[in-house]
Amino acid sequence: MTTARERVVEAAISIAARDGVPALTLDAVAAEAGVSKGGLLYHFASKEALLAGMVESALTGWSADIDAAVGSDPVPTGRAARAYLRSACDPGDDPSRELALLTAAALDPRCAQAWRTAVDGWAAADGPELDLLVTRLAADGLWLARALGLYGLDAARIAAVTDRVTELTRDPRP
Amino acid sequence: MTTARERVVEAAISIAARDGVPALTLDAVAAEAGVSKGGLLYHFASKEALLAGMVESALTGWSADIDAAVGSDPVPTGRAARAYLRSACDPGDDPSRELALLTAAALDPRCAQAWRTAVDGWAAADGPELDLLVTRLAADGLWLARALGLYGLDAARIAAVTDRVTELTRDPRP
DNA sequence: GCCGCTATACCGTCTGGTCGGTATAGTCGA
DNA sequence: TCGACTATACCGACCAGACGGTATAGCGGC
Repeated sequence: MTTARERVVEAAISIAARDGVPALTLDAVAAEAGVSKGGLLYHFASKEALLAGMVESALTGWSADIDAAVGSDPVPTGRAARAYLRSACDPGDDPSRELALLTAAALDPRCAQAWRTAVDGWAAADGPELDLLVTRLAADGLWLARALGLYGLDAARIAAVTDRVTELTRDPRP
Repeated sequence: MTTARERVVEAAISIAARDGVPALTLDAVAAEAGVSKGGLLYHFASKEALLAGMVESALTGWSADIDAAVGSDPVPTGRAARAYLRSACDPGDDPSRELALLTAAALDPRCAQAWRTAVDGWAAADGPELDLLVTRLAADGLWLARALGLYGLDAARIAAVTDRVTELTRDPRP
């Protein structure tokens, strides 16, 4: 059974992805979550707090994905970067949801800070090799391209790019 | 002499970069541009049109930068991708301005469409080589990282990454 | 006089947030 | 066990103000 708080976060992400962030009003979120406005504000004291909750929830999920991918990769060198790359192009993720999260981070400095902290924390697992940073940047670019719909990327092209970039992590140059 | 329209666009970008996109109200833009609200709405019939004008203006500027960089690169292979990469990490650009543009594109589907069209148009100059797409994605990632302040990138690190990625464009794999 | 442009006053709506209230469950002393 | 009291979770009417947009009049050059 899901808690009201979880339903609220899920509703907020859904609305932002489906109707755009400007449509993300407290009333709309409350209605979609099946909660009154008062109930919503009981869990999230302000709209800002709700946005932060959305981003934090997504970040937690990504973190779990990355940890799992790192755990299943037997090669230590560059595996953190590989896991990041793979999670950035997960075909199961809905690009419009990711765009919604990006918008939230772009709008609210506190969300951006949380994002920064998470990403920098993941990157701290890398060695100093330049190619690992290149890998992460390519992953970010891929993620952005998917969110904004750039380059008309299909699944095959994404897979090809991912494979190519993965090579960089096998024997990274300093 | 700058036209009122240009001043309006410039003011809008400045406010969005300095105070955040939520502070981008018609009144604030009009005041900063030294124009009355009526004057502003004469040039941009709606706020949506103003956002579109902001993005279009930035896109036009980037396009000119890229064209110049392409023109000054004697090696045909991959020079479009190299020019894109260089313009993505131009130290002269203010990251908070770029974040403002990104936010505008994330908020308004029409801005996103304009962005897509421009980026895809630039990418159309590339051959089919995979490494050129990787280069563009890394450039996008670098741009995003700068806008959001990820990885604590300084100028030297950016230069190193740029050089490394540039290598990919010299003899790109298919 | 007309037209491109600007200025100001004003309006309706939308939205975040407040506030008083309700229901349920738990605590605890007598 | 019972009654007083408290904490948690939730409700929904209401409000103040911000904001986009309109209406209308003014102004200067041709």
